[in-house]
Amino acid sequence: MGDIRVRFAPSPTGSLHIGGARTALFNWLFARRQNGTFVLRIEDTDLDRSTAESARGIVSALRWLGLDWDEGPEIGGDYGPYFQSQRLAHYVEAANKLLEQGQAYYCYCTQEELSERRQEAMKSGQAPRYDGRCRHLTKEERTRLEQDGRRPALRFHIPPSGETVVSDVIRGEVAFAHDVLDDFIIMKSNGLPAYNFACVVDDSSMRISHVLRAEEHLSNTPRQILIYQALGRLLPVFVHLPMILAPDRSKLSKRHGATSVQEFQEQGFLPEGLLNYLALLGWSPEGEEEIMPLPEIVRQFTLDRVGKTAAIYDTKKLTWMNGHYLNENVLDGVVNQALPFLQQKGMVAKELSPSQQEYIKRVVELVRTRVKTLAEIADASDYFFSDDFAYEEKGLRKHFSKPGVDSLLEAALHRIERLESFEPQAIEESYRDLSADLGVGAGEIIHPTRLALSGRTMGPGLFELMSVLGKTRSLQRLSRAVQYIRQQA
RNA sequence: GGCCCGUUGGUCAAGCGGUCUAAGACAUCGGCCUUUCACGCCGGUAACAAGGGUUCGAAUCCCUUACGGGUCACCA
Repeated sequence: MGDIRVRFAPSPTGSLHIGGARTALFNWLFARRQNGTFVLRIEDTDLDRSTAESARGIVSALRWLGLDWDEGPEIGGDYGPYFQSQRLAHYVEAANKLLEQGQAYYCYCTQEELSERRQEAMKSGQAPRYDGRCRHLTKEERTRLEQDGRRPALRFHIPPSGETVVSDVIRGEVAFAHDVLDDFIIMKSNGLPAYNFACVVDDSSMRISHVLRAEEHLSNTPRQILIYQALGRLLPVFVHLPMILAPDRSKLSKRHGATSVQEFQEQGFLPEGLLNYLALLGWSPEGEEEIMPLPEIVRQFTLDRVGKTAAIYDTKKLTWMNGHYLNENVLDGVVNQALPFLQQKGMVAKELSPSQQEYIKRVVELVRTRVKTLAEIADASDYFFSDDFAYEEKGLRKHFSKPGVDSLLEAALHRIERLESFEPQAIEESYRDLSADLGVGAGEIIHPTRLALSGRTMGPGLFELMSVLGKTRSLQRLSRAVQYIRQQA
């Protein structure tokens, strides 16, 4: 048994969406678990839709996720190049071989003619298959067609009878009768290979041992197997992963909100959360624990625990899981990840002094326990970075409209003014004392204080909040609130 | 439409002929904790698509139907 080699082979025609990310993840997990090699190959043979920008986007999304590849773009490898557009010689060689063997032939039909016939077939309820009319063109006919300016594509000749059985790790043996397959194009008239051909040529020349890809490719597989056989190459093991569907059970697309990895990143999700969640879509661990850091998933990952039913992704669970990692990850890391979100909202400067960094760290530590994404850290902490905030409507009604709150706040102000230590514990003691001295419940003072300091009715523990905010700012905000209330009255 | 795959609670998902009066997680609903919110903890609601077989016994095997998805491109 040779080495385990798997590959993720996206086409750079858009961003990496979560379905692709999940496929990449499973390939990566399998490679890491089996001590195999994970190859990244860019399938950029569609001239019209492929862009270098998409390729860069996919590469950086994979990097952000932390799915590192052993061979591929930016790092090379022994089986390169890793862009199909640079592998033309391989395809031409294989195509010539098929041509010589009589298993491929030139087809001069134009795309317009083809699609017209397809339409007609559909209309009359027939299967839209290529009729094989160019299969037996004579040399003279071909010359004439070429003189007409037609550039031929190359088609693979499907053996007329029999069937091809796909042996799939997830789905077992799946048979396809040859008469439902038609002669498909392997080299386009522009000289570039078509998917089913390029894919086989590359997988076999790159020594790919296991092909893990989405189930949508299952019905392409008999065609590919026929190519492997015609070329005399060894078959890889096929593993067709269940699809990931949008919440309405349809195929994932842009109109379903965030579906690209980049969008999840921008919404403040962490790679750990996304990866852990994605791993659970189609695969399940043996035990009951679902929160699993990547190394643990690698340790447990086996193909026999991959399911066969399509999954609908659920942002709620993803969010919950993200919240977990937001709290469990090392604080300094989370601070660094949160920084861009704070900066983007103009809450903190690009350049930070050590003391500002320390302040931000304390804020993040306080706030992260009650939010689930990095973006929410920014939402929940604005008042730490600006004195200019409004009092919540609900808070105004509940806490600032009671008679006597102004003096209560004033009393609190005078108490903490005398404090030498501004640690949470010291502040809390003085509040407890005050409430006892005045004979009012602690909540009577605490709630209005929170509103005075943050403008909100909910948030971190009040005494921690005050401590982080600092004595000076706390006093300022308290006295501002007293003034505000008196003005309203 | 042809071919292929699939169908366990709202969602993910365990289950691979008896231990299933069907696990766990998210969500949801109650309760506890608490200065608020969140966390955490405790508890509740909620599922084997339908019908036929096979078998002493089926969520698990077979068939049919229904539903969902995929695919039938000079896209991957």
